[in-house]
Amino acid sequence: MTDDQLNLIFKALSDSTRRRIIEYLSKQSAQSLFELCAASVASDGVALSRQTVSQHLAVLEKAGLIETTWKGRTKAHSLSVTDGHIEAASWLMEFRKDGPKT
Amino acid sequence: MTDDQLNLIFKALSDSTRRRIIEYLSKQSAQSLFELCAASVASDGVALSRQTVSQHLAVLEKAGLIETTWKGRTKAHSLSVTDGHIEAASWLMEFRKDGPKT
DNA sequence: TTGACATGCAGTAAACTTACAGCATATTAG
DNA sequence: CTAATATGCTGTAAGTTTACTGCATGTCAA
Repeated sequence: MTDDQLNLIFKALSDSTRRRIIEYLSKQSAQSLFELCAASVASDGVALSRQTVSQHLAVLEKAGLIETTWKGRTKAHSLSVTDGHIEAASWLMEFRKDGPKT
Repeated sequence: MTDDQLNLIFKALSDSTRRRIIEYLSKQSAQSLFELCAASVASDGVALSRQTVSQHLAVLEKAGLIETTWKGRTKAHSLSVTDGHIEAASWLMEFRKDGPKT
């Protein structure tokens, strides 16, 4: 796990909007950009432009947290939380007050 | 755990310099600003100004990851990774590919 | 009390982030 | 083919971040 990967993963997780997008995708996989905009309004009452959601998706994709596949003219976004991500997110464990896994 | 706390914690962890500071403090507790500047040069050969390190420490403190105590004219910085932080860092676990804790 | 030391505060410049609008491109329905 | 739809690309504006310099404040030693 490189420093850059850790940077990307933690940065991706450091925004509430992006964490909400992860939650939407965990509830229903393979959602399009429009569906995610709709999910934001429906679940949290927050209206976001397509461009805004698109940028957040790009950040999540750069961190490898989502995968995309094209179905005709729609791009389906799905969660892809791997063991590598879990390992990265566990980085802090080692510095726990009374040592790791106490 | 509020959204703001998660933001602060993940943001604090999303910078390699700050993660290095955490590592320095894990190797030796209660270090001053100058000692941390020296540790950066000694351990990684990276020279950082005091002000730069001070700002990073402020971000870490805002996330509750370090505690400080004054000893005369020096401010001692120590790691303070609580169960709350571990819980926050574990936020992603729930979205693991095959469900949590598989 | 004075000088050296440790830190804090203000200000700056470049880069990045986050939100948006507008236009372009590509695909599907009719 | 044409219109509607879904996304991508470019640009913009405000705010934040990251690095720094310089000056001010507070504390300890001589």
